[in-house]
Amino acid sequence: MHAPDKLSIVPLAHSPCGCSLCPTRHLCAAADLEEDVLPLLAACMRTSLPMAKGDHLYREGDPAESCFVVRSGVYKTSTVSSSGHEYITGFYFSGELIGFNGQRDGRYLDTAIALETSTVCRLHIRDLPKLWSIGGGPPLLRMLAERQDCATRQQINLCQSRADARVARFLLESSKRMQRLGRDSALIPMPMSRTDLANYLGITLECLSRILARFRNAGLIRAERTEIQILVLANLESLAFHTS
Amino acid sequence: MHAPDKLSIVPLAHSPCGCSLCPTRHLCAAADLEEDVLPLLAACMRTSLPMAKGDHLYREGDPAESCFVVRSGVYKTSTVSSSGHEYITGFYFSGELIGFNGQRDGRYLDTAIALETSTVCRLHIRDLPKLWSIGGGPPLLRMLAERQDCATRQQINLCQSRADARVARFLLESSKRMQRLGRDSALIPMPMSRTDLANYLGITLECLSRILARFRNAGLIRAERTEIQILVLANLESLAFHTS
DNA sequence: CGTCGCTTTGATAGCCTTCAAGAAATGTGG
DNA sequence: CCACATTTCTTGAAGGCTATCAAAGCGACG
Repeated sequence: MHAPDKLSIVPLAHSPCGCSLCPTRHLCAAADLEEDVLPLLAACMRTSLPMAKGDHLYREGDPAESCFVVRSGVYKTSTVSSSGHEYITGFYFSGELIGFNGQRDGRYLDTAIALETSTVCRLHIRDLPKLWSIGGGPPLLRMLAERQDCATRQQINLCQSRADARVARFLLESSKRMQRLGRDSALIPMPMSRTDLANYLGITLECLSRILARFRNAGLIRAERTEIQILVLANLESLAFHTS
Repeated sequence: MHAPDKLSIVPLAHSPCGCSLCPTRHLCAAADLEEDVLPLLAACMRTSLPMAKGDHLYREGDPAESCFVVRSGVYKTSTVSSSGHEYITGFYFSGELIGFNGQRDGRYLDTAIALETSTVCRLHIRDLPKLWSIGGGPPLLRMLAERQDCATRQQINLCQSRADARVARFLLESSKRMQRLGRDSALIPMPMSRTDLANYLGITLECLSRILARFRNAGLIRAERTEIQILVLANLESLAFHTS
């Protein structure tokens, strides 16, 4: 199916990533570090060459010696249940940690795929003590907790039975993410297919399509194939938290 | 409402926990450690005095300087949305990590409450380097990844629209947990109220009650107030993964 | 023994899934 | 650059499942 050392297939840049020059260094472990230790951080991380849309970062079951921080682009993770059904478990933007679940038993528990041209910074688990020694401990803990919280918030979102509330919350969540990235918080990129998003939200493709059409007809959003613009934030918020 | 230094209210035992004598030491960070470093581990952790049912381990918003490992009993975590609705986000048995999400921004993101007489081992975040130095790093990473995976599995469970599949998966998940604890995997303790469980599963109290009745009438389980016995595992599994 | 909270059971309405078909977008070869 | 094939997305109609409202058991506790 694929080579067991699949990880080595992700091509790494020959030189260290050079965190000092990274446009997204304020999003990752570098955030809290002094400028003069950034070269030391760069010694712990290696930047990947650009991965194309559809490329695998790692596959479920691969031996897991690293975790990754998204540097640019978007990734999705998915897992296959024992019944053969595929579940989309997350979407990952710049500065977000991915692949840490491999530390449970040394093998990745999900599959990570680039949704567009993307790059990651790779962190070997064996380098964690080094990362810690230069002050990278707290930011790492923060990223771990952030990832944790992201899964919990999605868990809460899925507890909302109403499909329109799930979609509204997804848009609001994405909006906050864009804000954190310093981008337009009203412009939500949609690099994933409708099928993947519906899967992630626990609803059918048709239902998602209908709800987006409803939101569009109500003037709440402007929906295109690859991006959604939020027009009336307040109405989305009332939909998101309307318990009925 | 409550004192800001609420954490100190959790009463700690005067002496270190003595991991060497802990009946559940094979479940936590002590699992991979040699016998002779267990006293060093005990220097990082402090065991709480028994907490009564309903006692708070910490509250949402409390400053977070520690995380905890459940030593005995069961805890639940919950969070309140901006609309005022409460969501149950998890149940925690022996050996499971709790409260780590506080490391995102220094304050706990949820509230943890004992569901029965319970104890925890408290780990100060500032002691993490010490823990690491005695070889506790990998087990800690494993517990973090385990917690992460637990949230992801629940996320997947909630994507299953059918309520009976959610309940079946919850029972199977709990069964595996009991097996990991070395207890009877067919006997699922139910220390939480039906209301809390329904909330956690994203269905209504009435729906949960009906489904348990259906399972009972079909001879799949024997349901009591505080525990459920699995009678026919195979049928529950086919229900859990039946995509329809 | 009575009250109160929790759980179970019943009936109706609304939402989502499913199946089906059409529209739009994407990719490919000439 | 255009025509065509394929995938992806949208729209429609019917049925099933769950939420909601309502009321009755049941058990804990004073």
